[in-house]
Amino acid sequence: MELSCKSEYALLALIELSLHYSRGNPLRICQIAAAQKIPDRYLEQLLATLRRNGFVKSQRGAKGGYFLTREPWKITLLDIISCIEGFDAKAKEVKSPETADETVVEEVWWQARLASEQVLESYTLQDLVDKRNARQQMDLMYYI
Amino acid sequence: MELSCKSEYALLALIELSLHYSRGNPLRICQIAAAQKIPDRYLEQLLATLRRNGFVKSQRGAKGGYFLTREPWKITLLDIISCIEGFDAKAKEVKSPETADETVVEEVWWQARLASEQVLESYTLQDLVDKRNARQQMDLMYYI
DNA sequence: GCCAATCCCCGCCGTAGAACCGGGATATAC
DNA sequence: GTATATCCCGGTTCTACGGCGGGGATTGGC
Repeated sequence: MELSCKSEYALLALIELSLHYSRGNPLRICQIAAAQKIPDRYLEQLLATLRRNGFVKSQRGAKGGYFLTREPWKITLLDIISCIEGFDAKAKEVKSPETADETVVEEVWWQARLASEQVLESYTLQDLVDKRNARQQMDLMYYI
Repeated sequence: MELSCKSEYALLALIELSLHYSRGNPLRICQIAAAQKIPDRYLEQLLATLRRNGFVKSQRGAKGGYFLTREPWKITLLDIISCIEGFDAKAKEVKSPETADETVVEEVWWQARLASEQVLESYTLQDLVDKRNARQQMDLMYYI
């Protein structure tokens, strides 16, 4: 129910990668970490998860780093959070409602989760980048 | 994001109390625990939380137990889960989004949470009881 | 008044995950 | 071959969840 640091870090890192998506050169962990104020060693783990799930690719060695595998508008926030929170494959068939009451409760809960997932699914990484740029523009106008 | 045992237990216990709401006599912990297959010592803690937040009243001593303080149709699922999950007072002002990116991420997350909360707010305890009864009726028809 | 039933409160325990930090192995550009 | 990165494995601290047990307080019935 609460946005964990984990998911927030992952989203911020992917936003950063989105900003550099057009350029071909990869971004280093320490660059992302510095730009988004994320502990670098922790970010490394999150990027590893994202890599194993095909969201980013890595290039090892000098001049190495990370880059997105897909266009930012082809990745929804639900994709990312499902991946990072890890409820893609598991927690699906663990359900074994037995009593009538349990079934009803699970059903309503499922509706609630579906509602929030639909919201997350309606946003792509590109949308976040656009919103961010719009906000920066607004802040600038207020500054003047 | 996932329905914790805690919240599910609380909902089931309150459903049980709703079923006996019309009668004046209170329900014992062990009765609720037996009916809903909940570990009784754990249920005791949850009922303590619900009592401290005014959802149930308790009567001590022999012939004691718990009963609802309000009608089942005046208690939404959001009320219950907010109470039991404990994010009523805390985790509200902890928010201190600094960068533009953080702000955008929090904003979208907030939308998602709002969507699920609206669903939970639209259901009352009475609705759950009705759904449960309807389901039992259906199961009975299939049995015949 | 006493006893049994029942809630109340306190602390304990095991497990799991979050959020990190280190160290060494491995791959790559130069 | 060396500097620069990622990769991988493990350890640490803290918090919450799920649950158990003991002892105390309160109440109804005898």
